[in-house]
Order: sequence, then structure tokens, then C-alpha cells
Amino acid sequence: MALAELQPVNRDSTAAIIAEQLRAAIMNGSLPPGTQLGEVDLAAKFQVSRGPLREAMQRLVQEGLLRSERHRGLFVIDLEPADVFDIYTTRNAIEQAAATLIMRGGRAEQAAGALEEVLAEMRAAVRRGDPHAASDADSRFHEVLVAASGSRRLTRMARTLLTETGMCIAALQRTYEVPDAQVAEHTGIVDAIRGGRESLLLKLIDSHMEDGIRRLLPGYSLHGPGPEPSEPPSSAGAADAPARPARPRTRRRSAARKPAG
Amino acid sequence: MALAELQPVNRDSTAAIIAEQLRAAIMNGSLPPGTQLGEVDLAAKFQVSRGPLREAMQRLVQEGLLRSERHRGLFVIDLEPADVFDIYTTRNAIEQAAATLIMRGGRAEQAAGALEEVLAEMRAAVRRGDPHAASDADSRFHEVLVAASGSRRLTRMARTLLTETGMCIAALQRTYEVPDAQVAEHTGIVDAIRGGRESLLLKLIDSHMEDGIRRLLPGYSLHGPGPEPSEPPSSAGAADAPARPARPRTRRRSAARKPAG
DNA sequence: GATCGTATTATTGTCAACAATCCGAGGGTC
DNA sequence: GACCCTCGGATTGTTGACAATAATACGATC
Repeated sequence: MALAELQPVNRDSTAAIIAEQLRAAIMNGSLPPGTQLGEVDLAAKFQVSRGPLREAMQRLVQEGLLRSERHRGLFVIDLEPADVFDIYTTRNAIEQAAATLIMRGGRAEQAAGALEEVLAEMRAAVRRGDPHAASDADSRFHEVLVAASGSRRLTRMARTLLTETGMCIAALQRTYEVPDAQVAEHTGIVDAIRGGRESLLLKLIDSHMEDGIRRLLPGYSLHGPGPEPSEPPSSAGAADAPARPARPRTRRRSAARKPAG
Repeated sequence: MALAELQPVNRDSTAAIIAEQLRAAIMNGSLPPGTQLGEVDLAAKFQVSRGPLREAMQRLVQEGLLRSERHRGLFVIDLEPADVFDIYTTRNAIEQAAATLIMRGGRAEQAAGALEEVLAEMRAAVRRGDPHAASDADSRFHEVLVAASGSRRLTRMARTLLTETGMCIAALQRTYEVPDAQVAEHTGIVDAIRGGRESLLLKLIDSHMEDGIRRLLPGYSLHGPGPEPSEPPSSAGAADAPARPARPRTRRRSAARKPAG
């Protein structure tokens, strides 16, 4: 047989599709932090029953993007300064690990090639003044970087963290102008990969994350003591422990507005 | 009010409880890799309907512990050598990041105290020749270590990785005798934390992981090129993409045997 | 006037039944 | 004998309805 590369026809499950759409909506700010996800509304918008929708939402709860309160509903997580710090700290760890795998696993050339494609899109978007596309390319750059490590687990974690990064940017109303300096930083990362400069690469990623957190939380640093979390995670660390003692919550802050695009 | 520390009464959702039980069953080998999770059987064992059970399973799919094949069922993931490598590589990254946070965030004393409690249990278990308890303590040690970082995200990831570590040990039929050397390694980690020796701590964690992977995959190393994954993760990296082209599968390898203990 | 108790209403949690799909067995045909 | 088609059984996917719970509004009481 000549044609050897044919992919299986398996479609994703309905829950996976819905989860992906919700993830995108959370990432781009259509579902801002704190919003309650009413099941009937969302089910109607997705034109499915509540069953598959609930399954999809349970995925996001496990992912840490939604917070579940029994008999009360599911809410998009709130992002406090401690969370922004946490997100960038964790991203730093994940991407540095991925970078190490790339350099020591002989994947540098392949990774650099894939990254340069994204980089070209980023440059084009910046040149034509399209911040949305530039931001997309930025996100994709880091996703491709981690994926190039070949680590399934790092890749999955990175995806969640990128969603949360998008939440931060959207929540803090930064238009996220991608300046030339930002493009230069990414270019430097690719160059370091191609040049085989491992320790330089790790430093570049570190300072890139440092820049990211400084842009969102002026005055904070990745390597400082970090902001005290208002609610320290329990040692058991239940995925959806609703450790919010009393919340003067309005019953519904904002219904799902544009989940299915 | 004098009493200030009263925890909220909120119970976890049913899906969370079931997911936790399934996770434990997967970790300790009651549900070995490849087993299909029949919905009706499991629902009967948990004495709930299929609805909440499916929600719980979707959580584990998102977590990467289960693999979903449309209209075919949910299966415990298979663990190939590449996965063992991936698990330990990722654990290394997570725990090193946690260790850095502990040292730089002024949490060393607190962390060392919590870890020594677990360490005492581990020593006692080894002394009385209880490998099960010793293995439990080992797992808990690392969970507490990461939790002490205060990072919610690192903690959540670590928990999944510890479940998978348990799978590896159970799958490879290692009785997981925790030798004195193993206890000594953990002790060294606590000492490094208490002594404020950050770079030593990172080295100790690294070699601890190295030992772990060598125990499971003799001949492999964390820092070598690593085993080639038989199926490289797609660049998109769908969480449950069933990229297994053709599988001469028996319809049901083993029904759920002891999920609820 | 403020607080407590009660009824209402909307939402979530759960369930059992229906529909769609897949696997395997059996029989027929070449 | 090998291959194809068809049928039966079983499992998953989805749905709509019912039960349980919590938030709100209203009225009674001190």
C-alpha cells in the first residue's frame, strides 16, 4: 500500500467538543471569571441535552478552570494576584522542562522549524496591527514549544495554563499589544534552540515569564516571595474544594454570552 | 467570635467522590491498565446511576488516566516505557519547581515539619515490614512536598502524576520494597530543606527521580535521550484523542473488580 | 424598623428509558 | 475453504422527567 499515513476516523466525544468550546470561551474572556454557567442556557446554546454538557463541565472542573459549588452551580474561577503568580510560576517550570527535553532529546531542529512557522505568523500579525492574531500566535508558540518536547503530560498541562494565561490577559483588560520586543524575545528563544545553547534557552524562558508577570502584575517578580494566597490550598488539595466560607454572591452575574461562537 | 477556624460544610460533589475512588483503584492496581470500565457494572457497585458515574469518568479522561473510544467505552490507559519516562520527567519538573518555591518563599520550616511527620510514618512502616504502608507514605511524602509550595496548580498536577506512578509500580509487579536507602533519600531531602541548601535540594530530587525510573526501567535514565514514544503526541494534543489505529481488542479484559473498596 | 419564619421559584442532582452504534456469531455464496 | 452479508446481543450516547436543594420575596412578630 502506497498511502501509509491515514488517520483514524474517530471523532472526539461530544463532551470533549463542548469542553473545548467552553475552554476557548473562557480563554478569550467571553466567560469572565466568576460567571455562573447555567446548565439549561448552555445546553440550549450547544443544542444538546444537559447530560453531555455536564460531562464537559466536569472536565473543566478537573482541569481547574471551573469551580463547583454543590446545589449552587458551576462558576468560572476567580483570578487573584496569587493565581497569576502561580500560573506563571508553573508555566515557567513546564516550559523549562520542555526546553530541556527538546535540547537533550535531539528535537532542536524539528522544534525550531515548527516554532519559526508560528513566529512568522506572529510577525505578520504585528506588522499589520492585528493584536488578536498576534496574541493567538503568542499562545500557539508556547503550545508548540511544549508539544515539541514530545511529553504528553507537559503538553496537557501547558494547554490548561495557556487557557488561564488568556483569562488573565482578558480579565485585566490588557489589549495585549504585542510589541516588537515581545517578538524579539520569541525569536531569541528559537535562536537559542537552533544554536544548541541550552542554558541560555532556560534563561530566556525565565525572563520571558518574568516579563509576562510584570506586565500583568507590575511590581511582582517570579523569583520574589510571591503574593500570599488569600486561601492557601489544603494539603489534600481537592480539585474542586469550595473553600470559600461565605460569599455574598449575586445569583447570576452574567449568563453565558457567546460560547459557541 | 473566639472560634475562627470552622470549615465550610460543603460536601464534594458525587462525581468528585466517585472520581477519587476510581483514582485510588487505578493507582493501587485494582483497575490495571487496559481494563474497560463498563458503566452499568460500575454504577451498580457505586450504587448510583450512570449519570454521575459518567461525569466522574470524564474527569479522569481529562486527567489523562482514562482513554475514551467513542461508542466503545472507557479504558484505563496503557503504560509503555515512554510513559514511565514521561511521568518521571514531569514529576521531576514539578517537584523541583515546588522545591524552589518552598526555599524562596520562606516555607522551608513549615515544609520540613510536615514532611518529617510523613517520614516518621515511612520509617515506622519500613521497620515493621509493611510495604503497603511504606509505599503510601512515600507517595504522601511527595504530595506533601508539592503541597507545601503553596501552588494549587503544581499540587493538582502532582496528584495525577502520583496516581500514575502508583500505576507503574503496580503494573510492573514490583513489590516496591522500600529499602533503607529509599528512606535515606527522603531524609536527605528534608535535611536539605531545613538547611536551606537549595541547589543541593534540587540535585537530591533529581537523583531521587533518577533512582525511581531506574528501578522501573533498568537501563533508562532521565537525562538520556529517552525512549521513543510509539505514538508521538499530535501537535494539537487532544486530551483524549484515541490515536490507536487498530487494536485487536478483546471486548472486555476485566470487569471493575474492587473500585469501592 | 429590624429580624425571623415561611412559601415560592429557579436551579442543580439524579434517574430510568430510548436511540445509536459496535462486536461477534451464524449462514450463505463463490 | 474463504469471504461476505445479515442478524442478535450488548454497550454506549442521549434525552426528558422527577426529586432535592438553595436563594429570593413576602409576611408576621417583637
